[in-house]
Amino acid sequence: MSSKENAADQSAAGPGSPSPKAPERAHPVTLREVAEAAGVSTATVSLVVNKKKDARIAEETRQRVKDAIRALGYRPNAMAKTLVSGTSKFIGLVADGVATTPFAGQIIHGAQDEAWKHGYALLIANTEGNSELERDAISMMLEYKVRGILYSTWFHRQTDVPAPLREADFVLVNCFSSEQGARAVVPDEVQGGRSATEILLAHGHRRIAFINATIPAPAKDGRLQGYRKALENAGIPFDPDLVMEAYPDQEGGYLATAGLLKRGASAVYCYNDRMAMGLYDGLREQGLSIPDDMAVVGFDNQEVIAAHLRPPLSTVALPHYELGAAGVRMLLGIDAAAEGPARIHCPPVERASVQVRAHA
Amino acid sequence: MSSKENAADQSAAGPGSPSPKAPERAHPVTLREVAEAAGVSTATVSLVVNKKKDARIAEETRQRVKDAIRALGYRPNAMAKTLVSGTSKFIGLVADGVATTPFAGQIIHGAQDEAWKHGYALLIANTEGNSELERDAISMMLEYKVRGILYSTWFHRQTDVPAPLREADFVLVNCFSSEQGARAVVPDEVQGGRSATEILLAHGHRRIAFINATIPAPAKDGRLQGYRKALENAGIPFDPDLVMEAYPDQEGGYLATAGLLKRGASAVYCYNDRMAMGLYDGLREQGLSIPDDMAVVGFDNQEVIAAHLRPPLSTVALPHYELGAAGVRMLLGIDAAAEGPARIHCPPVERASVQVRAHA
DNA sequence: CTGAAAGCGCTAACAT
DNA sequence: ATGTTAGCGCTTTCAG
Repeated sequence: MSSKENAADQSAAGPGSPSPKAPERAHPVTLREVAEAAGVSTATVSLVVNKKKDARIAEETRQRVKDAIRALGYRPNAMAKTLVSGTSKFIGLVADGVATTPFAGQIIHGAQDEAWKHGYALLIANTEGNSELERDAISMMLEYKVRGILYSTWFHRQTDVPAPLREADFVLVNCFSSEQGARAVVPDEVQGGRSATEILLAHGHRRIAFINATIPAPAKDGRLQGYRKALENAGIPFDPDLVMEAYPDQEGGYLATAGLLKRGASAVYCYNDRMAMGLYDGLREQGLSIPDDMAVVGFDNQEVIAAHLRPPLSTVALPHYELGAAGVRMLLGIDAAAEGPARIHCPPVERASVQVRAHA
Repeated sequence: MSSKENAADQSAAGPGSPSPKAPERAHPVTLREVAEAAGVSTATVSLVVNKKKDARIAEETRQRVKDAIRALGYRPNAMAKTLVSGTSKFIGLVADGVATTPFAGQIIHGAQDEAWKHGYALLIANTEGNSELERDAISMMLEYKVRGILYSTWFHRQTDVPAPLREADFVLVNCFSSEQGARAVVPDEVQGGRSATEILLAHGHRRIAFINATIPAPAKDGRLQGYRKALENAGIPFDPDLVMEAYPDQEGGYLATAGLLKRGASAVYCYNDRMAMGLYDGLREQGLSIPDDMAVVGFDNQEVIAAHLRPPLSTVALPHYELGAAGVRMLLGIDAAAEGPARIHCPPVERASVQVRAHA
């Protein structure tokens, strides 16, 4: 018929032919068809399908309906259901970078698990920071009548709430806003910084250096603050000379080696694991051993790095999974929102880069 | 009234009070309301909203409708639209591990971008390999009338097609099945292995070791096959003694050092980057330098590792992003499905772990 | 060029 | 204990 030949004989082929790649979609069975097959009304089928407790259906009828459902391979149409109820079982997740960082995926993962637990499905959109994409994504979610939207960023930072987001119930994840009533969950950087430092303190170190990041961020301030708190709790005076700064990656850590060694510290807490990885190289180059010559802790618990350096790196985990999960809980009102962002605990992870020593 | 006091005054507060955390959801404006506001019928509004080309609407009317839409803040209800059309603008992505591997997220990312490009949104479900969860996830997607489902695994492997998946249009991503007509996209391991080896060949190496994985997988076979092909093309006889096996992580690579050095190779191609990372440590311990004493290439292009080792590691990238994107294209019929899985190119990435040498 | 009306598949009163 | 019926918000003939 048409000018396209190759498609023709495929569809013309008999029902028995398992043609290589043709997906054969079929009949969407409806409630009514099930009702007819079972010889009951649609209302009855609906009651059976939804297992309504208060509805009394004769066991015999129920069975007949169930059989019909199975026989026809009925699937409820969630769209129709949603149309009636007005709100879907979707939670939207708008992320500015699924790609950018290896653990950004954990936010999705946590959100997905938690959402699922409460009967919700996750609708995701990656905006790569493009604000036009962002508006479109939010619009789409609004049109699908999502229960709410999680707006997440790949690194902890302050953000503006995009206007259309306000039309939905939303929670900021891994970011926060100065805006009135914007609920948010973020990692507890201060506690994390304290925990990192305390790992070192617990092993008897007193002269602990901190290589902070050069670039401004809530993490930079929070982790330093945590470091100071830990020292304070331990009765050790803060020595500004022990705080250095470096670009927060392997190269930065490597380059910080010389400066660190000048300061005569016995232990160092690095802003992140990547920095620690670079520092490992630097120390090794000097013939120094970890943890004997220098105990090291990182931050982030970036699995591929931290767990597999030689020796494995003690660090503090960024709770991305928990951020996603907590975001969902807050959205659904399971976790109450407090004043200001909820701070999620960053659990310390001890590994061999810090060793037991005689306590001071 | 109730025993709970704290919730009471919030809801009782006047409309003007910006209470800290109360999300105030409001009016779902409908098509009809817009129609009434604009003094036209719902049909007209529908035509305007959907920019139907063939419908002639007086410019004046169109404007009136648009104004009403803006004034009321109208959002189309995608559920209702879907109900009418029968199929949604969703593509489902079922993954067995968003969490497990740092780059699994890239599949999501690629799928999301490509889906979006064609007007589809991604609905994701993480099953963590749990087959009950998997069934539920697929059911849910079916109920939401997804356009199709991408079924993906976090490492390249053979898989069984879960029964309910067959009810949908589906494509396997990063996995494949022996089943008739199951479309699939997988990485081209053979080409990847060849490219990895060719990087070394191009730099004049003739005696190239390959540390393969101990655990069976398509990657294990394919990468070896690629290695052999590359040698063959270069006219170098295959020497089985140069092929070793180790557990594919840092520890495995480290432990393989001694065996490697015994073999007198000038270059080594590791099954993956993690292994290469361990090997770096082993070589360094022997006081050997990369690439002068030993040129190294890895596989996977695991960013946090490969780009930041000292020296940066040459490797071959696993095209996860492309896998996701290609999966979507195949699902939508944009890329035709061939016989057998589509193989996606694994691009080589050259870094300093291989250096220019005099050609043989 | 625009309005009226019939559903899409389902749920939820309200009848029986 | 089950059937009837009226929509949910939208698209789409079919009339005017």
